[in-house]
Amino acid sequence: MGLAKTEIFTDEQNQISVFAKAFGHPARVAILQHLFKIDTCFCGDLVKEIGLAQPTISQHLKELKYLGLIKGTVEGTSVCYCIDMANWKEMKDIMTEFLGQDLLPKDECC
Amino acid sequence: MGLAKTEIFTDEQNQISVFAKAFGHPARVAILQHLFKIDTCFCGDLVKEIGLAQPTISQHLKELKYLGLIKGTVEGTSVCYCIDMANWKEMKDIMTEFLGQDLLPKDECC
DNA sequence: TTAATTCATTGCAATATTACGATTAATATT
DNA sequence: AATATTAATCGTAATATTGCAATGAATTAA
Repeated sequence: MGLAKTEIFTDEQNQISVFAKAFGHPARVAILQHLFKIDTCFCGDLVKEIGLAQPTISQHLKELKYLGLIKGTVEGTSVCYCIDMANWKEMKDIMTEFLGQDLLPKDECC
Repeated sequence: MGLAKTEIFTDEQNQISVFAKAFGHPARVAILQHLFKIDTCFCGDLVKEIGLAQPTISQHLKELKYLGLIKGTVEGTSVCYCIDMANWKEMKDIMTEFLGQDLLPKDECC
Protein backbone atom coordinates (compact mmCIF):
# COMPACT_ATOMS: atom_id res chain seq x y z
CA MET A 1 0.00 0.00 0.00
CA GLY A 2 2.68 2.44 0.98
CA LEU A 3 0.18 4.91 2.32
CA ALA A 4 -0.87 5.42 5.92
CA LYS A 5 -4.52 4.99 6.92
CA THR A 6 -4.68 8.46 8.35
CA GLU A 7 -8.43 8.33 8.82
CA ILE A 8 -8.19 5.99 11.77
CA PHE A 9 -5.92 8.30 13.75
CA THR A 10 -6.52 11.54 15.58
CA ASP A 11 -5.65 14.88 14.07
CA GLU A 12 -2.94 15.26 16.66
CA GLN A 13 -1.37 11.92 15.80
CA ASN A 14 -1.42 12.75 12.12
CA GLN A 15 0.01 16.17 12.68
CA ILE A 16 2.85 14.83 14.78
CA SER A 17 3.68 12.26 12.13
CA VAL A 18 3.62 14.84 9.36
CA PHE A 19 6.05 17.11 11.17
CA ALA A 20 8.22 14.17 12.16
CA LYS A 21 8.38 13.03 8.57
CA ALA A 22 9.76 16.42 7.63
CA PHE A 23 12.68 15.73 9.94
CA GLY A 24 12.93 12.16 8.71
CA HIS A 25 15.60 12.98 6.17
CA PRO A 26 19.08 14.17 7.11
CA ALA A 27 19.14 16.68 4.27
CA ARG A 28 16.13 18.48 5.67
CA VAL A 29 17.65 18.39 9.14
CA ALA A 30 20.83 19.88 7.71
CA ILE A 31 18.93 22.55 5.81
CA LEU A 32 17.05 23.64 8.91
CA GLN A 33 20.17 23.64 11.05
CA HIS A 34 21.93 25.78 8.50
CA LEU A 35 19.05 28.22 8.27
CA PHE A 36 19.16 28.57 12.03
CA LYS A 37 22.90 28.99 12.13
CA ILE A 38 23.10 31.85 9.67
CA ASP A 39 20.87 34.62 10.86
CA THR A 40 20.89 36.23 7.46
CA CYS A 41 19.21 33.66 5.34
CA PHE A 42 20.86 32.39 2.21
CA CYS A 43 19.61 29.95 -0.33
CA GLY A 44 21.60 28.59 -3.26
CA ASP A 45 24.40 28.25 -0.78
CA LEU A 46 22.46 25.33 0.59
CA VAL A 47 23.32 23.36 -2.52
CA LYS A 48 27.03 23.83 -1.83
CA GLU A 49 26.59 23.49 1.89
CA ILE A 50 24.62 20.24 1.81
CA GLY A 51 26.21 18.52 -1.15
CA LEU A 52 23.19 17.26 -3.02
CA ALA A 53 22.17 18.26 -6.53
CA GLN A 54 20.22 21.45 -6.96
CA PRO A 55 16.91 19.80 -7.92
CA THR A 56 17.16 17.58 -4.86
CA ILE A 57 17.66 20.50 -2.50
CA SER A 58 14.87 22.36 -4.23
CA GLN A 59 12.57 19.45 -3.59
CA HIS A 60 13.45 19.29 0.10
CA LEU A 61 12.94 23.03 0.41
CA LYS A 62 9.55 22.68 -1.20
CA GLU A 63 8.46 20.17 1.41
CA LEU A 64 9.64 22.31 4.29
CA LYS A 65 7.90 25.30 2.77
CA TYR A 66 4.69 23.37 2.27
CA LEU A 67 4.66 22.57 5.97
CA GLY A 68 5.25 26.21 6.74
CA LEU A 69 8.50 25.62 8.57
CA ILE A 70 10.41 27.90 6.20
CA LYS A 71 9.56 30.72 3.88
CA GLY A 72 11.29 31.98 0.79
CA THR A 73 11.35 35.31 -0.96
CA VAL A 74 12.71 36.04 -4.38
CA GLU A 75 15.62 38.42 -4.54
CA GLY A 76 16.77 39.02 -8.06
CA THR A 77 17.75 35.71 -9.56
CA SER A 78 18.12 34.01 -6.22
CA VAL A 79 15.68 32.99 -3.54
CA CYS A 80 16.19 33.67 0.11
CA TYR A 81 14.94 31.05 2.52
CA CYS A 82 14.57 31.33 6.24
CA ILE A 83 12.85 29.76 9.20
CA ASP A 84 9.24 30.76 9.78
CA MET A 85 9.53 31.21 13.51
CA ALA A 86 5.83 31.47 14.25
CA ASN A 87 5.10 28.14 12.64
CA TRP A 88 8.28 26.62 13.98
CA LYS A 89 7.23 27.44 17.52
CA GLU A 90 3.80 25.98 16.92
CA MET A 91 5.36 22.77 15.63
CA LYS A 92 7.84 22.78 18.49
CA ASP A 93 5.06 22.93 21.07
CA ILE A 94 3.28 19.98 19.54
CA MET A 95 6.41 17.90 19.27
CA THR A 96 7.67 18.87 22.71
CA GLU A 97 4.43 17.81 24.31
CA PHE A 98 4.66 14.47 22.56
CA LEU A 99 8.27 13.94 23.55
CA GLY A 100 7.65 15.18 27.07
CA GLN A 101 5.23 12.45 28.00
CA ASP A 102 6.27 10.81 31.18
CA LEU A 103 5.61 7.62 33.01
CA LEU A 104 4.78 7.29 36.66
CA PRO A 105 7.82 6.55 38.84
CA LYS A 106 7.09 2.83 39.01
CA ASP A 107 6.38 1.95 35.36
CA GLU A 108 8.50 -0.08 32.97
CA CYS A 109 6.86 -3.42 33.51
CA CYS A 110 9.16 -5.19 31.09
CA MET B 1 16.84 6.20 -5.63
CA GLY B 2 14.69 6.14 -2.56
CA LEU B 3 17.61 6.01 -0.19
CA ALA B 4 19.25 8.88 1.62
CA LYS B 5 22.92 9.64 1.08
CA THR B 6 23.63 9.35 4.77
CA GLU B 7 27.39 9.48 4.26
CA ILE B 8 27.35 13.17 3.48
CA PHE B 9 25.65 14.10 6.74
CA THR B 10 26.85 14.25 10.30
CA ASP B 11 26.09 11.50 12.77
CA GLU B 12 23.86 13.90 14.63
CA GLN B 13 21.87 14.78 11.54
CA ASN B 14 21.43 11.14 10.68
CA GLN B 15 20.44 10.25 14.20
CA ILE B 16 17.83 12.99 14.34
CA SER B 17 16.37 11.84 11.04
CA VAL B 18 16.26 8.23 12.15
CA PHE B 19 14.37 9.06 15.32
CA ALA B 20 12.09 11.45 13.49
CA LYS B 21 11.28 8.79 10.95
CA ALA B 22 10.10 6.58 13.78
CA PHE B 23 7.49 9.20 14.58
CA GLY B 24 6.73 9.71 10.92
CA HIS B 25 3.79 7.35 10.96
CA PRO B 26 0.62 7.99 12.97
CA ALA B 27 0.37 4.34 13.98
CA ARG B 28 3.73 4.52 15.74
CA VAL B 29 2.74 7.78 17.37
CA ALA B 30 -0.47 6.13 18.57
CA ILE B 31 1.38 3.08 19.84
CA LEU B 32 3.80 5.18 21.84
CA GLN B 33 1.05 7.39 23.24
CA HIS B 34 -0.86 4.33 24.33
CA LEU B 35 2.16 2.76 25.96
CA PHE B 36 2.66 5.97 27.89
CA LYS B 37 -0.97 6.19 28.90
CA ILE B 38 -1.25 2.75 30.40
CA ASP B 39 1.39 2.39 33.04
CA THR B 40 0.98 -1.37 33.03
CA CYS B 41 2.10 -2.28 29.57
CA PHE B 42 -0.12 -4.33 27.36
CA CYS B 43 0.49 -5.63 23.88
CA GLY B 44 -2.07 -7.42 21.71
CA ASP B 45 -4.46 -4.77 22.94
CA LEU B 46 -2.61 -2.47 20.60
CA VAL B 47 -4.12 -4.27 17.65
CA LYS B 48 -7.62 -3.53 18.96
CA GLU B 49 -6.65 -0.08 20.17
CA ILE B 50 -5.06 1.09 16.94
CA GLY B 51 -7.24 -0.63 14.39
CA LEU B 52 -4.67 -2.02 12.00
CA ALA B 53 -4.10 -5.68 11.24
CA GLN B 54 -1.90 -7.68 13.57
CA PRO B 55 1.01 -8.09 11.17
CA THR B 56 1.02 -4.37 10.55
CA ILE B 57 1.14 -3.53 14.25
CA SER B 58 3.81 -6.15 14.74
CA GLN B 59 5.89 -4.52 12.04
CA HIS B 60 5.58 -1.09 13.61
CA LEU B 61 6.49 -2.51 17.01
CA LYS B 62 9.55 -4.10 15.48
CA GLU B 63 10.78 -0.75 14.20
CA LEU B 64 10.24 0.96 17.52
CA LYS B 65 12.00 -1.89 19.26
CA TYR B 66 14.89 -1.77 16.82
CA LEU B 67 15.43 1.88 17.71
CA GLY B 68 15.33 0.98 21.38
CA LEU B 69 12.33 3.18 22.14
CA ILE B 70 10.30 0.24 23.43
CA LYS B 71 11.08 -3.16 24.83
CA GLY B 72 9.01 -6.30 24.89
CA THR B 73 9.00 -9.31 27.13
CA VAL B 74 7.22 -12.57 26.49
CA GLU B 75 4.55 -13.50 29.00
CA GLY B 76 2.95 -16.78 28.17
CA THR B 77 1.48 -16.58 24.72
CA SER B 78 1.45 -12.81 24.70
CA VAL B 79 4.15 -10.19 24.60
CA CYS B 80 4.26 -7.19 26.84
CA TYR B 81 5.60 -3.99 25.36
CA CYS B 82 6.56 -0.84 27.15
CA ILE B 83 8.57 2.32 26.75
CA ASP B 84 12.29 2.04 27.34
CA MET B 85 12.62 5.19 29.40
CA ALA B 86 16.40 5.37 29.37
CA ASN B 87 16.55 5.35 25.59
CA TRP B 88 13.47 7.51 25.30
CA LYS B 89 15.13 10.20 27.41
CA GLU B 90 18.26 10.00 25.32
CA MET B 91 16.23 10.44 22.15
CA LYS B 92 14.23 13.20 23.77
CA ASP B 93 17.38 15.16 24.58
CA ILE B 94 18.62 14.94 21.02
CA MET B 95 15.29 15.95 19.53
CA THR B 96 14.67 18.68 22.05
CA GLU B 97 18.00 20.27 21.30
CA PHE B 98 17.19 20.23 17.61
CA LEU B 99 13.73 21.70 18.13
CA GLY B 100 15.00 24.19 20.64
CA GLN B 101 17.26 26.02 18.24
CA ASP B 102 16.57 29.67 18.32
CA LEU B 103 17.22 32.66 16.16
CA LEU B 104 18.54 35.98 17.31
CA PRO B 105 15.81 38.54 18.05
CA LYS B 106 16.19 40.24 14.70
CA ASP B 107 16.27 37.34 12.22
CA GLU B 108 13.63 36.37 9.71
CA CYS B 109 15.01 38.20 6.74
CA CYS B 110 12.21 37.04 4.46
C1' DT C 1 19.33 41.38 -27.69
C1' DT C 2 22.23 37.76 -26.08
C1' DA C 3 24.29 35.29 -22.62
C1' DA C 4 24.64 34.02 -17.86
C1' DT C 5 22.77 32.93 -13.40
C1' DT C 6 19.56 30.97 -10.26
C1' DC C 7 16.11 28.15 -9.07
C1' DA C 8 11.73 25.40 -10.04
C1' DT C 9 9.69 21.66 -12.55
C1' DT C 10 9.43 17.41 -15.16
C1' DG C 11 10.40 12.76 -15.91
C1' DC C 12 12.39 8.73 -14.55
C1' DA C 13 14.97 4.90 -12.10
C1' DA C 14 16.01 2.79 -7.75
C1' DT C 15 14.64 1.89 -3.34
C1' DA C 16 11.63 2.27 0.89
C1' DT C 17 7.27 2.06 3.22
C1' DT C 18 2.74 0.51 4.37
C1' DA C 19 -0.64 -2.90 4.76
C1' DC C 20 -2.39 -7.42 5.01
C1' DG C 21 -3.40 -12.54 3.93
C1' DA C 22 -1.25 -16.72 4.81
C1' DT C 23 1.69 -19.16 7.47
C1' DT C 24 4.68 -20.41 11.23
C1' DA C 25 6.42 -20.76 16.06
C1' DA C 26 5.54 -20.81 20.75
C1' DT C 27 3.00 -21.45 24.67
C1' DA C 28 -1.58 -22.65 27.14
C1' DT C 29 -5.59 -25.16 27.73
C1' DT C 30 -8.42 -29.11 27.37
C1' DA D 1 -1.89 -35.44 22.31
C1' DA D 2 -5.14 -32.06 20.18
C1' DT D 3 -6.69 -27.55 20.04
C1' DA D 4 -6.62 -22.66 20.85
C1' DT D 5 -4.30 -18.29 21.41
C1' DT D 6 -0.88 -14.93 20.51
C1' DA D 7 2.39 -12.77 17.92
C1' DA D 8 6.29 -13.02 14.57
C1' DT D 9 7.55 -13.78 9.77
C1' DC D 10 6.97 -14.30 4.75
C1' DG D 11 5.36 -12.82 0.48
C1' DT D 12 3.30 -9.51 -2.22
C1' DA D 13 0.73 -5.40 -4.03
C1' DA D 14 0.23 -0.51 -3.92
C1' DT D 15 2.18 3.70 -3.08
C1' DA D 16 5.84 7.02 -1.43
C1' DT D 17 10.47 8.76 -1.31
C1' DT D 18 14.96 9.96 -2.91
C1' DG D 19 18.04 11.62 -6.30
C1' DC D 20 19.39 13.57 -10.51
C1' DA D 21 19.69 14.83 -15.65
C1' DA D 22 17.31 17.62 -18.59
C1' DT D 23 14.60 21.38 -19.24
C1' DG D 24 12.14 25.71 -18.41
C1' DA D 25 11.13 30.36 -16.37
C1' DA D 26 12.73 34.54 -14.50
C1' DT D 27 15.98 37.94 -13.72
C1' DT D 28 20.38 40.22 -14.39
C1' DA D 29 24.62 41.48 -16.99
C1' DA D 30 26.98 42.26 -21.24
